[in-house]
Amino acid sequence: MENREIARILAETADLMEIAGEDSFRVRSYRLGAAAIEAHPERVEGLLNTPGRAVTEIPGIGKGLAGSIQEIVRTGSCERRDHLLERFPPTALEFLKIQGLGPKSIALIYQHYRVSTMDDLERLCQEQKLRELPRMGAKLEEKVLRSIAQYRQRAGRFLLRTAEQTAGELTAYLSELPGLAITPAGSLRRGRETVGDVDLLVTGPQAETALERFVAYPRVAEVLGRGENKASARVGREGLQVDLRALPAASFGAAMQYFTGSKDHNVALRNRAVRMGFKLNEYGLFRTSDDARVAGESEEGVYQALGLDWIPPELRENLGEIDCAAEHRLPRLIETADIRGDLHMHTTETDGRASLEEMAEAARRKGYEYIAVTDHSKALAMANGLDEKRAVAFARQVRALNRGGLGIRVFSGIECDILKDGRLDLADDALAELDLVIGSVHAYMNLEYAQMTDRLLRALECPYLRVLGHPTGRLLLQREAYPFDFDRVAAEAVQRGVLLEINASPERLDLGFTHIRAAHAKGARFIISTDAHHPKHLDNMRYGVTTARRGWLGPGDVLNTRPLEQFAAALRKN
DNA sequence: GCCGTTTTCGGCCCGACTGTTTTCAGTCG
Repeated sequence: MENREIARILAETADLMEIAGEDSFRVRSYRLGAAAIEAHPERVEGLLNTPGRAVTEIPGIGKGLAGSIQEIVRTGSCERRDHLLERFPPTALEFLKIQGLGPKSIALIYQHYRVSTMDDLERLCQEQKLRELPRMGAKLEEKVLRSIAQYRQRAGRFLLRTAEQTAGELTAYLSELPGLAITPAGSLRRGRETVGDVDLLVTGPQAETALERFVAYPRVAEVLGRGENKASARVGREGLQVDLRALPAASFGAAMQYFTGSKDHNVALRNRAVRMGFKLNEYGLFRTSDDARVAGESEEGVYQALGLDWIPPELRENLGEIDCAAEHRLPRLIETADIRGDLHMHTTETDGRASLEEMAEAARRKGYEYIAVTDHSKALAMANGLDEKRAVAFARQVRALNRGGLGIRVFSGIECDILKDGRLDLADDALAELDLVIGSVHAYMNLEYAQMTDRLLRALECPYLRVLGHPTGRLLLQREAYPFDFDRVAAEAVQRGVLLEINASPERLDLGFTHIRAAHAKGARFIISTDAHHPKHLDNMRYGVTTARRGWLGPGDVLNTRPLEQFAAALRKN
């Protein structure tokens, strides 16, 4: 069992305990325990099976949790969770995702109405039954109804990370068959921020055996179909649908092109083929006159035969890429290897889980030349944010550490809250002491369009602000971007030399590709950064780079591709 | 339930909003 799975069950138990009204500190222990297991670098199951070692070695895990973890690894659940699931249905956990409903309300609603599905909950609101319960009213009913609608909209979609992990596992599992070529296609290959299902293409002498092996994969929860050339299954508890297609080598390139999409890109490409006297489908590119196959073995061959440069999958949205490819004007897109430093991360000084030294060491091992450490400011009380005094002291500590030789240059920075009125959370003289000030919105996200626009414009006026952090505030599959005039804010950022962040956290990917393109057209410059709260989060950089590629960015558009000296000079110029 | 002790018991993060109250519980970040 993977650590992630153990952590999920512990976290779920914590949610159920909270609904049951158990002691909040005990609940907290389960949550912290889950986080500790998830962040633990080695496999906990392996640790359990090693004589002389114990899970209690992991900080946050004591005797009680150690027992539960053993049960979970052995049986997939634990007694405490099973008992709670006798009292509350598993859907209670889903209700927690509805805005406005917390554990107390869910318990109350369940006790009164025994609702067990989202449809039931929706009906209760429509029939105005919620308001009959204490402390609930018409406004809450409306809010819950709105949130249920949003919940349904995102159902069936998954974070890019989830899809990538599942595809990675399956690729490793299937690769045990020799001679097999496996490629993901679809929106996963295009790097979309959320993915509906995973398409995997296989070719080789054992392609048909691969279908058999696929449906026997231990994490397959339900086989949806199985034919000669294609098998579909839901994988894992989340039920992500994976389609595996076996293809002959002669048409592998055409199939890759076809199944990668997007639909709009393919339609445009087929139209081009028809105009040129060809027919394009998943089996190849054929001459209309005599049906002879002109291309199909490789994707490059298909594009080439259509008079096009090969188009990176991230650009295949029919947003001008085909014309550019015809005129050999496709940009050289940024790559993960271009990134020389990470500029947004947290440490134990606020809500990070590793020290400054540990983060610096992890970054050095990734081959970075520099990082900026950007902890939270005081408005974020829950994260123990820095006030002016602590921020300046921390900057001094960073400068001292640089002299000590960390093997990597560390810039002192801050992720400073943009307050409700657009002022920054820390005084100018403190911000002046820091190398890099990122301004971010973390609260009051429900302002009106005009008020939010003014707030961001005002923040840009601060002479020390260098970067606007996760500019739209969206949380993928959880929360919409806050409403504001993006074009105006982006234009103002360009005027004032403020960079826009592409936050690489898989839950954010903010800016997204449409905003990146719009801002790029206005002359905006960017940074790509992970917002890491743990050394392993530094690996999320690739999601940010993928998103930047989807926004047509090259290395020159992104400040943290610069070598150290150039980067430092660019920071000082302000 | 965990942790760290002034070592077996007390502390554990908290401020602010919202909608519902009739003085505040619940949710959120």
